Amino acid sequence: MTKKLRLLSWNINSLRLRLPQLALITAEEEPDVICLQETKVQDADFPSEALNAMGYTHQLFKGMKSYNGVAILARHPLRRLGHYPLWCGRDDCRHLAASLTLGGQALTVHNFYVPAGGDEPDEGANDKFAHKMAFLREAQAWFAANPERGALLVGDLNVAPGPDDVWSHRQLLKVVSHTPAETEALEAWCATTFSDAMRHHHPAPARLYTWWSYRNRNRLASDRGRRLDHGWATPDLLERVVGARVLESVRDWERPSDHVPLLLDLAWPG
DNA sequence: ATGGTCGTCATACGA
Repeated sequence: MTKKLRLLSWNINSLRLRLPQLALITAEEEPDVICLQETKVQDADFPSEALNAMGYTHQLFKGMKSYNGVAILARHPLRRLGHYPLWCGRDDCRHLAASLTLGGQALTVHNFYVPAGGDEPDEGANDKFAHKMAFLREAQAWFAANPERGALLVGDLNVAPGPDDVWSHRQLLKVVSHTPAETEALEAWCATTFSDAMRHHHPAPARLYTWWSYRNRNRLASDRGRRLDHGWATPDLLERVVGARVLESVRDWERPSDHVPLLLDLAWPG
């Protein structure tokens, strides 16, 4: 019997503030696994009970006060995978990995929040951009040396890699998130052991934005979006990915995150 | 060329 395994990834930009939105989305979409970025909550204050009430009784989280923070939530038992690097030697809550076994088949889930990189795309002048590039290179080198099978990688990778992943390729070539240095680094990381499952289902030039700046007024009219959030699958899983969606309408809810959720559906035994 | 807006935490800072 083949069932469906649905994974949702969302940069929620404060988990506690947007718990009601997460409850609406989970009731509507019923994901089995949820990967959150920018939870902005330290572990002692993690809202476990509220998530239990939504049915996500298995919770891995790694947060810090005010900044960053990632979580993986599931309706089925999760095993935390702890054999990955800290990335740039910083324990700043940007990655969690988990394994879950359903229908006798194991799945690895990576949840990443790549540094945004500041404003100036110059590694010499901007420490935040240097950190971002070092993070991308280290991730690429690590997965090149340790390729995986049966794995998904999702999250806010803070890079819009392709010309059709931004509202204007020409106008964003020197803007952090779409510089050639970043897009080449992201594509090299992906190519180590993954395929772009979102684009597999929505080939370029299909519009597939996941982020719109808070600073853009009239976002519907101007639609200056970027595809910063991603869903990758190892090639052995790619044929199991039977659906991929971006929940764009969530961007127009009251008090939205600047990112919207994405969904991956896998055909899964069980 | 500039500033535009959020969330957190209380004043700047990161996005």
